[in-house]
Amino acid sequence: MKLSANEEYGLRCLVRLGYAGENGSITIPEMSQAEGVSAANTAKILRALRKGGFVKAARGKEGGYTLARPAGDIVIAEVMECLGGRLFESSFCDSHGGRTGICTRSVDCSVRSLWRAVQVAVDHVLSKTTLRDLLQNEEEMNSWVRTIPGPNGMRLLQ
Amino acid sequence: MKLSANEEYGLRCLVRLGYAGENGSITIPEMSQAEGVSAANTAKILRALRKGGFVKAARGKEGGYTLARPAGDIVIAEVMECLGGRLFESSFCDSHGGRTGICTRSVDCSVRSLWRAVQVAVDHVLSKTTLRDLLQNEEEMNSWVRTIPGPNGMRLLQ
DNA sequence: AGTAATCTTGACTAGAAAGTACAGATTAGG
DNA sequence: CCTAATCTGTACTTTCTAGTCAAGATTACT
Ligand code: FES
Ligand code: FES
Repeated sequence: MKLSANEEYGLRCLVRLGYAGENGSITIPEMSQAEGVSAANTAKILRALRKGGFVKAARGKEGGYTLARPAGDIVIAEVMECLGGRLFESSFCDSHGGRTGICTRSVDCSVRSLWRAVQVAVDHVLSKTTLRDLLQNEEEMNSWVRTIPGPNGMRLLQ
Repeated sequence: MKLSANEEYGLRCLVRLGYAGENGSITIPEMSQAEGVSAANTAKILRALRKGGFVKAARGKEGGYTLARPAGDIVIAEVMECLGGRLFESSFCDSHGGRTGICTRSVDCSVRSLWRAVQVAVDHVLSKTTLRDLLQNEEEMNSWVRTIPGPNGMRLLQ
């Protein structure tokens, strides 16, 4: 349960595109330079974001990448799923059954229940955060995060 | 951001030891058989749990593994850290700076703030769950998870 | 058309995680 | 003391992910 390099770099690229504005365009070499990641790797990450529909690319001279939608419409939960998959997917228990091919308690497994709870907690934060929220400075972001409400309207973080 | 095989198998081993009770002992071959994981791999996982202080091992004939403490004293957040590390550690930004060796916004980074928020959300669930909670059936576990309170005393999940 | 800047694609390489193997150490019981 | 059962430690192999590379396609400008 670790953040992956793809998730970190991908989100940072997206934030940088957000700063560039809806019409601002950034090329791969520029992004590579700005984030300190190799051009080849930057290209791979931006491609993933394009396939996910979060950015659009313009080829040829004067080309580059731009946000595909307004920053407020880009939900971070979807971005994270694109970049690193979900924490717990239904297929997980199938693929981690060991030799028997399935958890020996699969019809009634408390562990599975815990994974789901963790997934819900993560989604709770990420599905309420948009790219626009990330375009603030760290202090503002910290304050914002504290206001994320629970399903019952109460605050999740103190 | 995915669950690792170590986390899945390790937690399942621990649950099985919990079912065996405080004095019940399970050998590597028994555990391997029960969970459908190879003996060599089971050994590796149980060794990690032993180093983490969650189980204790008895060598020699009539040996095996036992919980090191009562199930109610084994906090799942600690188990998960032992098996798979933390989602976001302070070292993460240092090791993912790319070529420059550090996030170019490191003095003021909204992304880092988001990671922290996700980590807090995960810890919120895992630090309130003990092995004892996992020794229930799935339905009971589901009900229990819904009662996890937020820091302000409100329910985290609906 | 020609050229330079730019994204696109698929294949390749390096590195990390998962899983395996085996010789060694420890213990119970005869 | 001897044997069988059991954990321990290290090293090895396999598998998956992260990162690199090079040739190709597209566009703006002249
Ligand atoms: S069904 Fe996934 S751990 Fe039991
Ligand atoms: S400091 Fe880690 S992403 Fe900026």
